[in-house]
Amino acid sequence: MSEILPPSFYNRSPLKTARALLGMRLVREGDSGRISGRIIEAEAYQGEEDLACHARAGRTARTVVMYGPPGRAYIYFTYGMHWCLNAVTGAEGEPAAVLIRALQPMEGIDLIAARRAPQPRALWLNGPAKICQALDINGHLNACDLTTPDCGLWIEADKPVPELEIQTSARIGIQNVPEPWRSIPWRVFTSS
DNA sequence: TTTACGATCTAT
DNA sequence: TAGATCGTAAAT
Repeated sequence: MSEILPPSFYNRSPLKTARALLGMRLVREGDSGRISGRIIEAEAYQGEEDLACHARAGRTARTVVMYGPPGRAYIYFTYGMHWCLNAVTGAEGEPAAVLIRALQPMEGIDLIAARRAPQPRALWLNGPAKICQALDINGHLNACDLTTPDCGLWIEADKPVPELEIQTSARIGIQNVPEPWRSIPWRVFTSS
């Protein structure tokens, strides 16, 4: 049994948190059973100045969770059909979060396969909305605490990805965002 | 009240 | 390369 990452893990910049989250294990436990996967891709979103961040609109009903304490889930609905999961980072009052973009399947393979059918294994968890579909994550988990097992969603310590194995790029899906935000290398991922 | 569009995914 | 599909935020 691994340890659940504590609030202090998230109480730093989203970029540092995103790097540290690579290799950690996202766990979902519910009526259907336990599903988990190793985080292999994430993106940092930081502050009202970051024009790719939802907090660019300021504190609203949607973004209020990002202004809250670190270690909570910020889950938003987009494109009329998809949910995406973030971990809130930084001190309370500072809007920042890490988008969980891809996992390597670890536990609950049968359940993942059923929910992601008929896609091949390589396409099961390689996108933020795919993760939420496979792990049954949606709006009712918004603002839940990822540092306790209470709501059935948390992140456990596992083997960190060495710095040398971390790759970076611009964030995905923000084509209409002005520079420098469009190109800033706040996406981190690993191929190992 | 209306409009435009989005931190996406899938099939074509 | 386009269609699905609707909440959010800004414009009217």
